[in-house]
Amino acid sequence: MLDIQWLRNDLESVTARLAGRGYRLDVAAFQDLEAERKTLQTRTQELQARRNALSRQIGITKSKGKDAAALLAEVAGLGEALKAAEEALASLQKPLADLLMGIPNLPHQSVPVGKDSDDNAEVRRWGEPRRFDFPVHDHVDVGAALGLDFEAAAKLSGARFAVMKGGLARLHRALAQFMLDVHTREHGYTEVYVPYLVNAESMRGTGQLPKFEEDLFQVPRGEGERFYLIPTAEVPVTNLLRDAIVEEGELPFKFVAHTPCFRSEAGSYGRDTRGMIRQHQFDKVELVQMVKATESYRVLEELTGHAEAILRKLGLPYRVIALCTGDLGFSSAKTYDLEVWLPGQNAYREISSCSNFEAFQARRMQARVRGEKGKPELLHTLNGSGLAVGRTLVAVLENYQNADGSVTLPEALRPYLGGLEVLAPAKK
RNA sequence: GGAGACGUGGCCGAGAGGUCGAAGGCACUCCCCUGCUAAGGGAGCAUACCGGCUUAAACCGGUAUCGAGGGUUCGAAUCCCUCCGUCUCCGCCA
Repeated sequence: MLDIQWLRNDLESVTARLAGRGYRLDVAAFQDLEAERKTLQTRTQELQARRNALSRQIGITKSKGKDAAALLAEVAGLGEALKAAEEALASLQKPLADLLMGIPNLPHQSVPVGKDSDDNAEVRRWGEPRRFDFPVHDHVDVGAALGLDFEAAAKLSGARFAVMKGGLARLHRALAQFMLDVHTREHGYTEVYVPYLVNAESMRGTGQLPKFEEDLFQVPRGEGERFYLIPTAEVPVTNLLRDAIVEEGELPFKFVAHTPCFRSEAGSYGRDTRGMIRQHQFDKVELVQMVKATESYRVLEELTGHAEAILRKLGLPYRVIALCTGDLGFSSAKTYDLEVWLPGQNAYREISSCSNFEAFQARRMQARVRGEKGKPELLHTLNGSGLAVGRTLVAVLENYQNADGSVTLPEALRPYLGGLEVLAPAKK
């Protein structure tokens, strides 16, 4: 959520910056609503002030044992007008709030200007894609012999789910353990375990609601109530600080969480239908930081580096992409995507997304720090995948495949697999 | 699932229809005193929003907020209803 003051005081430049990321702000609608809000709010508050003053007088008069009939008569005349004003104001505040909640974040000055993903900028590359002296298979073919079973998953649930068995399931688990250990031991994150079902408030806090409800899975719960399945650990972890005022000395908060993520993938029919690149359910190790406003851009670089460290330790070639203004996510002010090399697709594919949300989420959540002057200031929130576990598994299978159908395991992973060096198809 | 108790500011904790945004304490900020650390005295100190003044801040006036939402009333932290949550006991259970 943007600060409504920015819209009031600086509408022109806000509109221009939003246009840069492809969002057209309905200026006229905003101005109309604002003008009406102003008169209605002023009137309502004046009436309330009048009523409060009279009621106070009644109390004083009665406590002195005098007759308050005249005052009571006067306040009675206020009732209807006050009620009408309050209702009109309330019904106006809803569309105004909806409008505000639907406006995306402003891109940071350092974000490359562009229309779509074609205008994203490559920042750096690491690692050399391996040359193969045999026909390369994608992870679906490599995985099939190792326990990756989409048919079984289709029977159980439908499309966009996977079943993993044996060594492959263990490798999947090992990847998550490995990532958690690196981030907690080497990067200073605190591991957290969080709910996978959250309420609407939490989804609003991080920006998934109200605009992206169709991307979420819901679980009914009583009348008009429902849980939402988290699309990322970002939601529960970031919301830990919702409605909190923390002391400056407690900052920064650095959390890492391993959770499943659930996405409806509505609107992506036909994309990545093969394999486990795009699933309704996938595991992810997520990094979340809450920091002082002045620190957030330094921390974005740091956090991105933490995610990169995993790829380096696994020896997976990747590149870092700065998303352009037009490709930025709704809540983000700046985002780096990490793209891992996938030989099976002969392409770099997203495996991590690291974003600085500045105060956009904190404003929705009212997540604040008590600053030096004692005034609470909004925190800045950041997060990044460190990494998407399923896609990391895909990358390991494809990059480390051997001609005989086995997969050599990256050394960093071996301690998590009892020293195993090669994952080989089970003998028939 | 059954029975009961409770939800107040950064924290603890009073208040039980009226000049209550809320006593007191802790923490914090400023000042004074004190030859270190410690202690003492005074003042300040919730949040959001609106308006005024202003480049802005500070400041001033107002409104709302005592778990959330409704209701009763001229007036609700206080009374009533619904929901959410916490705690205790019983039952059940990974």
